[in-house]
Formats: sequence, C-alpha cells, structure tokens
Amino acid sequence: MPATPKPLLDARAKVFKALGHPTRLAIVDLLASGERCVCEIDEIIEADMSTVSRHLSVLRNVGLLSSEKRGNQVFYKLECPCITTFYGCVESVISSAGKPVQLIIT
Amino acid sequence: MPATPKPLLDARAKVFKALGHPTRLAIVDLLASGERCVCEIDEIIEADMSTVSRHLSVLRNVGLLSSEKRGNQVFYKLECPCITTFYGCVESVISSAGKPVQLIIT
DNA sequence: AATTCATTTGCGCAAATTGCCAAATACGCA
DNA sequence: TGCGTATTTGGCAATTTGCGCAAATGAATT
Repeated sequence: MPATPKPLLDARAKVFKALGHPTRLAIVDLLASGERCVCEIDEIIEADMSTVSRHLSVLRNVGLLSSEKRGNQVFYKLECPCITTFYGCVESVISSAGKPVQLIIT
Repeated sequence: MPATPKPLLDARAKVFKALGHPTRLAIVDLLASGERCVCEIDEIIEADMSTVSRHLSVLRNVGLLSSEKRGNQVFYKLECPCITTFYGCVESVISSAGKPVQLIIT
C-alpha cells in the first residue's frame, strides 16, 4: 500500500481547511437547502458582509461552492451535498473526544 | 429546519480544522492501516519528530486519534476509520474546482 | 450620466499556526 | 543510581488567518 502522494494530500487538506471554520460550516448548512444570494446569507450569518463574502470565496476557491451572478446579485450554491453526510462521522469523533455537545430541545 | 446550533458548528469545525493539514492527513492515512508508535510515524513522515509529535497532539485533542503508552513508546491509533470513506467526496470537490490532481502511474 | 443597490477588495491589526532547535520529561535497563 | 532511548514541551521567528471599516467595482434604474 503506497503512501498517498503529496499533491493529493495537499489538495485534500485544502478542502478540510476550508471547512475548518464555524461560520463557513454554517454557510454550508444553509446552502444545503438550496442556493442563496449573498444578501440572504448575510441576513442569517451574523458578521460583516465583507467577512461573509470572504468566507464564501474560501469555500468557492476549493470547489465546495459555485457562484453565479444574476442581475444585481450573486448566488452561491453548494456543489457537494455529500459533505453533509459526513457529519455523522465527525460527530462520533466529537463525542469520543469527551467533549459532548449538548443539544437541548425545549 | 432550525439553524445548526453554534456549539455544534464549533465542534465540527475543530475536527475539520485538524484535518486541514497535509502532514496530518498523511498521519491519518498511515494509521488507517493500524496503530503505530511515534518513532515509526516519524520514520515515514519527513519532519522533525517534535513537529510530528505536535501534529499527533492536534489530532488526538479533537478525538481523531487515541494514544497509549507501552514501555518506552507511545502508540497512536485512528479512532475514526470512517474518515477515510470521506475522501471520495473530497476528491470530487477537488476535481470540480478545476484543480486536477494528476496521478501518474508508471 | 448620475444614483442606488449588491458585492468584492485593500488595509491594518490582533491572534493563531507552523516548524525547528534545544531542553525537559518518562521509561527501561545495567 | 546512572545511561540511553522515546516523546513532549518551551521558545522563537516567519507566515497565515480572521475581522471590520472604508473604498472600489459592477449592474440596474432613472
């Protein structure tokens, strides 16, 4: 079993790195239910619009999102719904790390 | 569909962030075939052992690895083989980003 | 052409990350 | 106890990241 070639490791790492920020994960979750324009995203994500725009760029640069300009607005779309299927695995890591995430349903 | 709670986003992001480095991904790949002690890992990963040790800590801190001391050595183990099943999805992102990773088989 | 709305980019700053060297720690053995 | 091996940690410099403000860009409308 040969070692994974470095260029592939680099490429994978870029994708994971892009996902390694809570705001960007919030954006991914939001877009999982359909495309949105920046102003809609900005309404939901609490941060300066310039910051949101930069997070969107990061996600698009690694291929997770695509964008399309329509008239005045830019719509972003999740290219990779398979990402969300990974959360189960991630969550199992979280709990095994002894840092339980409490979800209180009231 | 309620927004994903922030603590959960934070927790997920930490895991992705830990995976967002090529050397750490190389370690994960190596450990996917079974546990190893630090010196074995160090032989394969080219970096200072202190650097390798720090990468191992990062992965362990988020729960991706566990470690056990046996005699003189510390063995690290992948707690989450499901991680590797995610590469297919990640690779699809990579190629759609128009940054093909060339795998030359000679 | 001038105005307005939507989005991106330049800038500066604080904080985090990375990597190596050297020193410290932990363990087994003579 | 003293030595050699295995691993972690402290410290430092260089680089990157994240954020908001303000300015710039692009498109539509008057």
